[in-house]
Amino acid sequence: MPRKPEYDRNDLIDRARDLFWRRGWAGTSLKNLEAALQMKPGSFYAAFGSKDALFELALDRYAKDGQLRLQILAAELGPIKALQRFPEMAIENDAAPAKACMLAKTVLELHARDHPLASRANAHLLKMETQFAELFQQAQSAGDVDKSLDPKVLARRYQSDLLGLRVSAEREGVDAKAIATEIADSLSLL
Amino acid sequence: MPRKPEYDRNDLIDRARDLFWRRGWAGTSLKNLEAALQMKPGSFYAAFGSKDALFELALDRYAKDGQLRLQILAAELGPIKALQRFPEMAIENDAAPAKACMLAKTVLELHARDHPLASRANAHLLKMETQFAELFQQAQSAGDVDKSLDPKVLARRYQSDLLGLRVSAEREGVDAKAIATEIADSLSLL
DNA sequence: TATATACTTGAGTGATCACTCAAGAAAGCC
DNA sequence: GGCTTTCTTGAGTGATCACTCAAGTATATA
Repeated sequence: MPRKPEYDRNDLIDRARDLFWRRGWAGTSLKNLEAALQMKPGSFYAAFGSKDALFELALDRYAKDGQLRLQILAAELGPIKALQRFPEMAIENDAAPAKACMLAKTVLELHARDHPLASRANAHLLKMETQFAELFQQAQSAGDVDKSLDPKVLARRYQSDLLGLRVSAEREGVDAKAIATEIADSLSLL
Repeated sequence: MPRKPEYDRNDLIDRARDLFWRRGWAGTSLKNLEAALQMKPGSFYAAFGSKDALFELALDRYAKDGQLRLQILAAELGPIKALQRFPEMAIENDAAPAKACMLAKTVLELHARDHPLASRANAHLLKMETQFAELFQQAQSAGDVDKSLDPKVLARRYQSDLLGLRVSAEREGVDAKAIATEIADSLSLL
């Protein structure tokens, strides 16, 4: 009996993610979203409920995509080479709406307001860190990383380096690719 | 003939800096500023002209303070020990309004809007990087760093690591001090 | 074809945004 | 004490914020 929506919900979330990623939470107004999603306010609120609800969907998708990308990379190259390639991949995509990590941007913007989206972003970052630790552990098993090192410690530092790289990549006049190479090379010495 | 202002302009800029540093540009409303500075709108605009003008003053002060702190540290400890101590110092101050760097937060928030304050923050970051490079060079002269290494390359990586550390320190559940120690220790191997 | 069930539209909600300005209060100089 | 000059006050500006809702439209079932 019902009428079908004219939009592709998946596509809308992608476009919202790009907008939020680039402009941040406060920097993205409903006017911006209406323009990017080609939706009038009524349809928007019928479909997503609120700006925050859509931001949450976008954030979750961003995190899921990142995890998937790393998984695929690990399947293709093995753990250590995946970890080495990942930083460069994160900053070389010119089509991406921003170089910096959307999770980090969200934490930095919303942590001071005690906004639930900040802790959600942080949870996603923690999950990423766990994934890094697993890859470091696998790299140890493969003999590519010294077995006396703690994979969790390595992952914590790797995550921090990655976040720093992606902040640097957002700046003007910084050769971020060189930093990415240095991070990758330093993993060969473990 | 004139009447003197009731406020200490220096103190007001400090308080504004703390507020902007913690809550960001969009996250700090004029209501927030009026409350923190104990000023009515009229006095505020007579004294500072606009929210952006005050943000600029706050940003410049933040950058100047950081440079001064590093200078003092270098005078006290020498170049290499100053570079080793600086990361820990940046995150251990519990009285600071935030762990993350205000310059980085400003770039991340305002770069997508092409806001002049973003490039100003970036310029401050570049100046910091230059200061790091000078210290690395001095450390080379003192024999604490391998002379075959390029101080500018070292400074670029150090800056990136520092930014990553301070993003990590803003997160919940991350042992940032451990990362700071790792960064300091890695400088001993140069 | 008639009806039920969504979806779409867009003017309009109160709240908050950065900011203005006229009026009043206080201090230094004559 | 009178005058000038600046500072302080706070109600008020239009613009924009996230969001609502009643009316209109399209579609699948009966």
